[in-house]
Amino acid sequence: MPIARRQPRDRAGLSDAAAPPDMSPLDQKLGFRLRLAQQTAFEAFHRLMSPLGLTPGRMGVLLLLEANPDIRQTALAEALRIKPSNLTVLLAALEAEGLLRRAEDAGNRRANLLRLTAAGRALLTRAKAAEAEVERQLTESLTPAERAALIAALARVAAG
Amino acid sequence: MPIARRQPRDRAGLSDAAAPPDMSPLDQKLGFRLRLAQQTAFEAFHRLMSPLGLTPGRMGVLLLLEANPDIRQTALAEALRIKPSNLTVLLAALEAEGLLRRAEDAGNRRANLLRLTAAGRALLTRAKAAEAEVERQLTESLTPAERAALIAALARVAAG
DNA sequence: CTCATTTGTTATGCGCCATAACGTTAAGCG
DNA sequence: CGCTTAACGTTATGGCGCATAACAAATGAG
Repeated sequence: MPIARRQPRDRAGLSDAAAPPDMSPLDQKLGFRLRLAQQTAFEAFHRLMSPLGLTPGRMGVLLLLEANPDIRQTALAEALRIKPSNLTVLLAALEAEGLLRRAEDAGNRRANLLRLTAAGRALLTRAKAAEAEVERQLTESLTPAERAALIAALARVAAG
Repeated sequence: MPIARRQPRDRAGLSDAAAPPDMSPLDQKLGFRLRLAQQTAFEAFHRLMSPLGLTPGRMGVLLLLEANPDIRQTALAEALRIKPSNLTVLLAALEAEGLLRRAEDAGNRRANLLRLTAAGRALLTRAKAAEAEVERQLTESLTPAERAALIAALARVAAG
């Protein structure tokens, strides 16, 4: 019987393998938690919406176009909180796919009036159902009241 | 009294200028609210931390290195929830700036043991103060209880 | 008409994330 | 022991979201 093994395998000394790292410096930071939650949200969105060829930005365009026919790009970019330069690229792709139309404003030839095509409306119908499932999965561990409080709190953070 | 101007300037017909777009399709969506809040958080972080040469990712490395000296890169990447391949780039820059040291593990020559340098610790001291101000600005419209509830809700969303 | 503004486009870069391919070192196993 | 598999890290590449700057075209004000 070996004398020397008084504490067999009980890790009394220095760890030699998997001591879990101390994450306490990060886990109460709002920025870190926002990043993780947004990453989860993006993954859920991608999982369910990429079969429809939609990213969050593209979906936002379609939704706001349905609610605001003949909107100008500047106004749409403002509503989406993105820069007009980035919207240009989004719109070019969506138009090339036949989901929307950019028509010149007769009264202001600088402006493009945006409108969904029939194909765009058809896609949006399917997309709304998929998007509802995304929201459901994301908030399935929250009560409706907690979900509402979360959204309200996020809105206040974003408002500054 | 002019007869013809029955409804002077009341926009009874088509709008000719700034009808505010209908954002209702987006404003209750968790994904959209997460994006806006995270964008605000990133802007606040950048405003106060970029003078110190820090991004969120770099700050996370420094914080976890202080709490976990001699951690391996794989464990650090897991704790930060980033991929080891992306951590490599972060660490190379931080090491080139003299903020941390990558020492070969004597008992496992594959692994790098990470440790802050004196310069890294000095920077981190200043960075913590600035980061506290970031958190303060972000949550200044929330009560402490609301802030805690927000972080808890975000953690549950991220947990799936 | 001239000049400043509005509207949209293009180009470029950063931060973060992911995957794939690779070299090196260590560990498992016959 | 030698072979195979796994762990650890690096490099390269691409996507997404965001930002700025420089630009062209059309409009409106003086």
